[in-house]
Amino acid sequence: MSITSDLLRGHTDTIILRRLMHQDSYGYEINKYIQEKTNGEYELKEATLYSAFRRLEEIGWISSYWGDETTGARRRYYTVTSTGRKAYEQNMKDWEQAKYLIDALIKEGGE
Amino acid sequence: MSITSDLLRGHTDTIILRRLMHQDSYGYEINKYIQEKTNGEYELKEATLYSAFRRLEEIGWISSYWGDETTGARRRYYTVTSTGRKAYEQNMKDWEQAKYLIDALIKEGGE
DNA sequence: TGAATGTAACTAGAAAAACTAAGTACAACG
DNA sequence: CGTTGTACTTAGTTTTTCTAGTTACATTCA
Repeated sequence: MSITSDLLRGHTDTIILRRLMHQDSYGYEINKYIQEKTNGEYELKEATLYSAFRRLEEIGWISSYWGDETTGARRRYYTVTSTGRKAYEQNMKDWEQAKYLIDALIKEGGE
Repeated sequence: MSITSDLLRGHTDTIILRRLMHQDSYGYEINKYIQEKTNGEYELKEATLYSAFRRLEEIGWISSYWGDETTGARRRYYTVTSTGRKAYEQNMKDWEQAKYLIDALIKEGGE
């Protein structure tokens, strides 16, 4: 992993929500997805991912069900709830604002 | 504070370094600067700021000295070291990459 | 005069998120 | 039948930020 996780911290929930808005999914798949999408530059540690699932389910942004795999390892699928969808939209707005603020605070120029 | 600190987390050090690259400064001033620059949208809590100073001084990115105020509250000034300068440049690169990665992971479009 | 406000730094202890470092279980493949 | 891949889980730790204070001096103004 080349990019420090501190920079991605705070985005874990949004990343998960986004993926679940595309389709119901499960931990292992989401993890692989992130690695592929970022060409291995970033990966969520399993423990991080699964504890995020637990947190998000507790606050009602996602819900889960066991898949009906007849073969292979069992999978716990997650769905995003309507509350979760709203949270995603809000997080996106916050992110746009954060990008702007961070740029203002860390870039050259400006007294 | 309107923006969640989780999104700014990880940028505290860079914000401080940037400010010190402009001029030697001290905690209170940096705090006020951030509030003004962001129109009150964001503020570093004092404890956060001072513990960041301690951390950065420990790893040698900044160093400090007492100001020679003859009146008013004493000030501890901080300077950025050459190591700190390099760290700032690296952090900026990481941030540019992080922006790109985060956008790729949380935005619509893309399977 | 003395109460409030502003400047300035500091601390102890708690919380949250992510981490390390495991373990369990099943399937496939050579 | 040993290794690799899929898939989930947990215990305990680290790091950063937070809450909630304290101390100290200066100025303002009622």
